[in-house]
Amino acid sequence: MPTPTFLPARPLFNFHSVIHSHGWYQLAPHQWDEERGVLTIVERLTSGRVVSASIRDGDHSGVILEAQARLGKRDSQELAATVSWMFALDLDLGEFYALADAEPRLAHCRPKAMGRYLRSSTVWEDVVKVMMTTNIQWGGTKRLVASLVSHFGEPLAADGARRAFPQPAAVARSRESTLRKLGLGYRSPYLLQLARGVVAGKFDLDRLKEAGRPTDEVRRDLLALPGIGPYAAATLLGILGRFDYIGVDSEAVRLVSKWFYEGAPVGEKEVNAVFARWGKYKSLAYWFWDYEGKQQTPMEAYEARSGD
DNA sequence: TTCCAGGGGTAGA
DNA sequence: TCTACCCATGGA
Repeated sequence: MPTPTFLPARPLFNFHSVIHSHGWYQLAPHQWDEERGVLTIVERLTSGRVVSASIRDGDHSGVILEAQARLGKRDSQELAATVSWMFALDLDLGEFYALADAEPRLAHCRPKAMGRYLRSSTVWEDVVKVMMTTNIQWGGTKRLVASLVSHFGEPLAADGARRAFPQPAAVARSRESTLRKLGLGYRSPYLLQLARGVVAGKFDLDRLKEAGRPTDEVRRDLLALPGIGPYAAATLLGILGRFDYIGVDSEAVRLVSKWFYEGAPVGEKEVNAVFARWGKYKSLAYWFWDYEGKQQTPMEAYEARSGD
């Protein structure tokens, strides 16, 4: 069997915090085993090989990656680089923690090393998944993503029932009517345009990962994608490690109204005003804020309620 | 049945 | 730049 590989993270790091940073660990093709603390992924490598791998905590200093099949050197290196990206192992949040230490509602961030969002292996996958969170409940997002994976994903050789996330080309070859049958509704033409644009080279999603570019430039590129508006662009910026914009959705409005405006109706402007002082860490402050004063983020509160 | 969801695109002002 | 309106589907 393949040897487990340790992938070091820039301190501070907490495996559990990355997994539970947002809902991605619940979306296909990932499988999360809470008891064992193991995330199982299915990846389609550039060699064309579809592989499964498990990822677990590396003693709060990184992750332990184990492919479930023997891989060549090139495939192994690609898989390691992919997992490093997914867990944002290189992200430095020291400046954010220094600010958070002085704010009681964010003081839990440093001890739990919160701030890294679990990423997908490709920006394409993250863009599609964020698109599937728009104007739909979370249960619907899980259903749509699972449908896309089972319908368009390439199967694992060892287990045909498990598939990788679809390649852009596989979706691009599809039709709008097919996507509608999968339940995507009015998102169908957006996804089709996105996939075809990626295949045609009109949208260069990998360029969004480049760290040197100004955030507003990356944001403009995101907003130019079909089906990606202010909420989705802000969410994707956070996933990319840029925290200047808050993805204002119905949940953000609900939280800010309840905890900062005594239940009065609020909009995007008010949500941004509340967290304006956090500057380039605005969306981290919003997302990891301990609204109820129970040392608990909204995500943790949600998971406690839903039993996840 | 009605409302709305981890909104986006478009037209018109 | 801001607002009104439409968009599919399923859950509450």
